[in-house]
Amino acid sequence: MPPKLKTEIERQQLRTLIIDAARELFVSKGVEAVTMREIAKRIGYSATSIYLHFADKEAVLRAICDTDFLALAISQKSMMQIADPVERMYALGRGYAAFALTHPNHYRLMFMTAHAPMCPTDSTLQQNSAEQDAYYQLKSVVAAVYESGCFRPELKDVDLIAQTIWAGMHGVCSLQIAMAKDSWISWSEISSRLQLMQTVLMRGLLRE
Amino acid sequence: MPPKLKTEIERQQLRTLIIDAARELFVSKGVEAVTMREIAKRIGYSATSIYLHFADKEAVLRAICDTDFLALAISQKSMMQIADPVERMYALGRGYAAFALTHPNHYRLMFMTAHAPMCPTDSTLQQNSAEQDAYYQLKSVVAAVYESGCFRPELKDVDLIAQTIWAGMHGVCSLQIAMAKDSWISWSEISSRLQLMQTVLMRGLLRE
DNA sequence: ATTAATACTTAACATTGTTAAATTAACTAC
DNA sequence: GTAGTTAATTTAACAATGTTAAGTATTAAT
Repeated sequence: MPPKLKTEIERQQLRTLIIDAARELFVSKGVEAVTMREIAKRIGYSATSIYLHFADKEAVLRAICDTDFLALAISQKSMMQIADPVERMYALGRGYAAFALTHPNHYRLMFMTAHAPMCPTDSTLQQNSAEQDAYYQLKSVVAAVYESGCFRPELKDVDLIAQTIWAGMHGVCSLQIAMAKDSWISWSEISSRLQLMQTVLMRGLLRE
Repeated sequence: MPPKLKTEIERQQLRTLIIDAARELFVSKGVEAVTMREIAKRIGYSATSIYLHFADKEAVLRAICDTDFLALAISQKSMMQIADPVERMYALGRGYAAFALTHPNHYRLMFMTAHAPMCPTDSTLQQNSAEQDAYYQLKSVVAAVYESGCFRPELKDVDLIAQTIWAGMHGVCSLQIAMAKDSWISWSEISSRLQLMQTVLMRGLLRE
């Protein structure tokens, strides 16, 4: 029973209501296991109402990722205060891993599933923003370390360095998320694995 | 119209017929997009026949993974011939990445999706086999390098070292598979990223 | 020749994402 | 203040999916 005409603000509120309900379900049960009807029930609407606000299920997912990328960027912003560039880089890595492991299902959505390409055009986030773009944050820390001359002299490509650091941390986190339950492997402590990866990255990238 | 009674061998043949058809489809279109009916059509049977050989879709997937893990182990076996342990470790890393990037959808199934835990009990593969267990191969190479005293002296946990190397290579490969199309990031060449990761891992783990 | 078991198939189910048609409430114009 | 348009929402309906139940024909054993 649809009572009121809705203002733009109210529409936006319902949009985020859907996003939040969907995220909670996605995160607790996995994307595939959650139905549109279930999301709708959670917020007291019928399933079809969601289609008034999102083109399809994938669009809901993309919107969630969008806000989660922002959450990651915000969570990293505090570490950007640290003065020493190398220390800052360390902290950023730890922060990234903490985010990944405390929100494994968010992380899976964001970095482990190849959904429709996250093109900058239809994202609400601003690329190359120190506030909103987590990759830009990493890249600028790497750039700072580079400026300070701490990297090995043969390393000259800031993007390449940033992507290698990212890959290293992502490797540990994503293996943990996807395979930690796999009893084929006798896993070391996740904290040791993170620690060693950071050490290895630093020793491999920084000059003596 | 079911003509003949089938021997155990014929049943096994049909099983692998299903597996091969399913893999081809999974690999070309992604797991979710493939239907049981489609797999069945491909081999000229009805969808329900598959259930005579596999409990459900997930079981087909697990069987595929099983044979793919074996394929990985076999593809790595040739490199195990290399005499020098450090060289062997390098080669194994390159081989792993080559496998991942030439079979991205196999790789996704094997290492990037958290399906029902791959427990050693119901796998047909032998754990800790130099022929069949890819992780065991990695671990034994790491052990060889350890024996030769080439690792930094503070590194004493062979599993931890192996898992760190694995995570590093996996990080590069899985980011490539999941996010290479993502235009948010200006990706460096995959070959450079692999190369740098290997260099960093070696420099970080080996003594000077 | 009858029976039982096997290897299938076709029908049927419940559930999914999604679309089309109906319904209800509010605003506008007279 | 009533008629009519429009917006917000719902219920019905669709086609497709994984899966199960029921049927059908062929072989093997008695």
